[in-house]
Amino acid sequence: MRIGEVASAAGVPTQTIRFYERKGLLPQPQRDSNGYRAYDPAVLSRLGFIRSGQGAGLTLLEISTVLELRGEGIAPCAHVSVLLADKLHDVRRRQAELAALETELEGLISRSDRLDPARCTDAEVCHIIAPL
Amino acid sequence: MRIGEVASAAGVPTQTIRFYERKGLLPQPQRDSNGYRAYDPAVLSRLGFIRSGQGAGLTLLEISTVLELRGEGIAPCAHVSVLLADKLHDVRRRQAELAALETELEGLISRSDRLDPARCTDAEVCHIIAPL
DNA sequence: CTAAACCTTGATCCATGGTGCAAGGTCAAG
DNA sequence: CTTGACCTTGCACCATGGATCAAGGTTTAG
Repeated sequence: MRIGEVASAAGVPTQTIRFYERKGLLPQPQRDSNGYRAYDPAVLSRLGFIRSGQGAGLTLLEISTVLELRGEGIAPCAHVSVLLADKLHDVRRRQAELAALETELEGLISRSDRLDPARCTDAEVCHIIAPL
Repeated sequence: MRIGEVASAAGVPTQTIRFYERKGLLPQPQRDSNGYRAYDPAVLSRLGFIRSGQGAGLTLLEISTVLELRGEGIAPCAHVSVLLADKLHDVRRRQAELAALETELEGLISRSDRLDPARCTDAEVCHIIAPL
């Protein structure tokens, strides 16, 4: 398969495929006599794995560590479990941050309903935004 | 006040102050005869406002639109209310996304406990990560 | 034969919020 | 006079995940 076929089959731009190759997420493919990349269809499942990993919130860098283990013939499952657990932890932390921000915003908005715009002074720029 | 005094009073690096100036968040200050920036202490409340805005999750660009209105002599309160409402909406959307990701990760992790690493094939890279 | 569609490499750019460095000017104390 | 602390400008860099462009080679259809 040439890069264009792989791209349309996987639903990603060709540039993305080259980008993944540069980042080590895809192996260097065979080349035709004219220098064109000649892919084994197996690259499609690799691309699917990358997409699944992204869907699980992993960064391309994290995904590449998984692929690297696999490339060394090591089953990456233990590593993946750690990555997922870390990611879950991270997601929960961000959720807590967003919940706090939500509370902050709700407070500011409810206060803005009670404040008089005419009494907003130049020095404070806007009295809605200020420490609660 | 010179830039270093402003920086230490506000608790930000001098580079950040110049950066804000470039971005239009701070006005071009007066200059001493030697070219040094000479600040009015009012810049401190401006910096405080920027920090409050960031605390409310506004981007520097959004904060600069508020400051611009103020610079034109317009009370920015109505604009700020819109920004905050949009931001709250945004926060809730991201919370929903994170909640979905959390569910996904929990599903993958609970599955990983049941899967046998030895049966993870090369083609799928790691069978933990796959569409649920 | 020619034009479109495909391929190659390498480089640059996007937003976000700064951070760091280089090369030089200024100023006060010792 | 020299040292050190401060200031100036401008440019490059960090992560993230690509997008886009330039300049050229190849292949296929009409």
